[in-house]
Amino acid sequence: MNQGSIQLGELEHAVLEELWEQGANHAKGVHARLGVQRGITHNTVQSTLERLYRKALLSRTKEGHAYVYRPALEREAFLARLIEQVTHPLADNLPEESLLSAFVDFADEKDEQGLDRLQALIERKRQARSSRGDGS
Amino acid sequence: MNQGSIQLGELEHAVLEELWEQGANHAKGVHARLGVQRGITHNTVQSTLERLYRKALLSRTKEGHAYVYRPALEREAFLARLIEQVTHPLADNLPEESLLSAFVDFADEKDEQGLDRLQALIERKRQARSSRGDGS
DNA sequence: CTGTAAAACCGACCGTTAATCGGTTTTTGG
DNA sequence: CCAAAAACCGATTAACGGTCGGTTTTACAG
Repeated sequence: MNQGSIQLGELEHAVLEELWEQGANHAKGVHARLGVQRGITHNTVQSTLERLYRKALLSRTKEGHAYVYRPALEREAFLARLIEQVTHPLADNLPEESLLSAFVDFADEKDEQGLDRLQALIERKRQARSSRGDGS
Repeated sequence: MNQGSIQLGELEHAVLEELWEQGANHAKGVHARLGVQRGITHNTVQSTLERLYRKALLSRTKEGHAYVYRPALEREAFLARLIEQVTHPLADNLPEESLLSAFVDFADEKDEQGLDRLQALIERKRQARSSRGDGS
């Protein structure tokens, strides 16, 4: 429903992570997996799931007596949206290349092979593209 | 002092943008430039400058009777840190390539020439690196 | 040296949002 | 039809950005 802010709190992150990692689950299961050692109640987990659902980051289906929640986006899609959102307010007044350039720096600093990896991924992407016969 | 959260509010963004765009300035000048049409007081601008300063995103020097504020980071460095921060909570449990891959997708979707540009920037970066005689 | 105007600083309040939970209503399977 | 489980609702707390009024500092002018 709501395509709102994708900037999550720490528990929201953890929950989303859990679902990516371990697959679909209901509130009880998620609570068992990460609510218990945090010493938070079932309800807290439930609310968080709910919030995430309202933000359209999770989908859910009623299965038996409980909702089963699952991530609505793959990690990468989520990351892409996250970068997009957090970056967007800046992008307006931004020299065209700045963002890309910043990311190249980032990739380079973060990791020795960063540039190589990045290049490989670009190559792969191009191939996926051309084999899909996408010229436009 | 505080290397805290780099996720800014809308006015904070605007102020930072203003300083990148127009160069160093004092509170009065910034207020004149963007406080007035927003109908906010000098004080509000001042507080925002202050907050940004405490977050180490601006530096300042006393010049005459007022502080002159200037960005502490270039746009690109800021962007890199922003991406880093917003991404970091996820990065732990993240498959190595995910973030890079997400960004390649992002670059591609955002712009027709995205991949070309990105590649060019990598190339440039490599050259800067090797001409600096940086092997490590 | 002193008074005044400009600027900095302080503290308060509001709105939003995540985290948290207790309590109430709904559902559903036996 | 009843009891247990789950969903749903509301309240509270804690950060944080935005906003401002009021008080203290400060620096230049006379």
